[in-house]
Amino acid sequence: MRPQPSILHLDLDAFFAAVEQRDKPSLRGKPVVVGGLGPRGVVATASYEARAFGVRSAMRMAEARARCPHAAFLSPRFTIYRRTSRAVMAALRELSPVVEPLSLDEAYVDLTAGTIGDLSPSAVESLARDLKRTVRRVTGGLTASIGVGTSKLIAKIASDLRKPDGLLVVTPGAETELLSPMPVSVIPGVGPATAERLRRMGVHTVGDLGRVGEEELVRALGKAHGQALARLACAGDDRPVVAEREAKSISVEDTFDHDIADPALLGVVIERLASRVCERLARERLSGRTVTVKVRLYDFTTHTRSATLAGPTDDDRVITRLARRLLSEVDTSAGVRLLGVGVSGLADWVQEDLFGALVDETDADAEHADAEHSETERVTSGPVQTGPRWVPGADVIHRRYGAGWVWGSGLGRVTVRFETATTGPGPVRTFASDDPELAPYSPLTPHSPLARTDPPPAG
DNA sequence: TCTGGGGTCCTAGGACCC
DNA sequence: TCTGGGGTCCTAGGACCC
Repeated sequence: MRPQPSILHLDLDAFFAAVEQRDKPSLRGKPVVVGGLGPRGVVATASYEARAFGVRSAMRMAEARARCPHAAFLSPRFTIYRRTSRAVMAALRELSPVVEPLSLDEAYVDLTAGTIGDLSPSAVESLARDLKRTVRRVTGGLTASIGVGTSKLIAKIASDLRKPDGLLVVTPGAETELLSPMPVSVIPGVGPATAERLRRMGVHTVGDLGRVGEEELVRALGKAHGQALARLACAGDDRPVVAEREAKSISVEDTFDHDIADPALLGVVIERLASRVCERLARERLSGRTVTVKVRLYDFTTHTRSATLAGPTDDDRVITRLARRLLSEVDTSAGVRLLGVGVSGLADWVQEDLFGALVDETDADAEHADAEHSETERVTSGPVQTGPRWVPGADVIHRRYGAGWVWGSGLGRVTVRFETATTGPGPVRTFASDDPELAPYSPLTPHSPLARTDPPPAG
């Protein structure tokens, strides 16, 4: 908890629907529902006019249509939303460089990181008023709700309280009084399951929660959740605003209009999904080590199967083959409702020019071709400038460094074949991946492994 | 016509290593 | 050969968020 109300939370009101009303004047003042229009679609965002009829986010589209038949039902246009979102995030960064987007329509700002001198409640309130005007201007008329307080929790709850087009600055010291009468479900992280558990413990409000000991919460909800909740209950929240968080996974999934049981068709679908994931990996210049297949069956039960490669890849063939194998481990004969493919364990390096032919013929390949996940065999290489970061102790595969190293690895060991343009392929050696002998050749080691042209000692 | 799509974080058990 | 503790990695599932 900070001494001043320096954490700002901004939330664009009914964002997707508001953008549609901005771009189509005939929709202004009318109920608008944005979401999936197929037989299994759900509502992403409803305009406030549609909410008056009981339409809510995550509601089945069929029910939304029943409640509000005269609404406009639209498919989301993410490209447009992203563009509008970028304009808002840029406006926030004018206030302070420390901006943490939570989604396209929401972000935290740490005002202490900016150039604002006066962070008194009244000064912050007038700053927030200006910000709302700025948002209106850069978005072409969208409204935002803003909450400001001494912590993320307070700022977020404050922005919710005055929606839409709201503004609330919670003065330091007033936090507990504000929170205690509120239902526990206002705390982000307390969803239906946690709320029900707490209800059975006799906990209904944040005030009730504050009277329960941390030990009891940990016993009921697990260590991390229990401890976090115990702290939040007394408004003790010092979580920092974190700008530029890196993605941890990338995934793509599709719910089918009708369940699919045909294995051949499922095979085609999984390949398409894998290709889409690979396109995104390539676009974002990432590779990943772990491939996960998600299967939602006809009865909504959901299963995942995952496997981890010896090293990161963005190779469509490798990921597709693995995805197919993982799918085959699930009984899909009764019908599949949703299929998804994801990649995690991301590394920020890129596949550039292939010299797969060279790599494929090395002894390094033969040496671990029988490793558990031989899918990594064909993973490729790149020029030094965009090469992988080699982290000692981590696995790296088939990479060329400097004048010509090829690195291979499998499951905790690194197989290295050294070669240069003049001497050709050298001997193959296998090291434990954290072998200090390799350290001088790591790109992380100062004074340039990349500049070295002499091979490490041949074993 | 029950229940989207893209994420994050946590837990728990087992493997494996020292 | 047995026992055991700690750490890390992997996998599957679940809660939760927008």
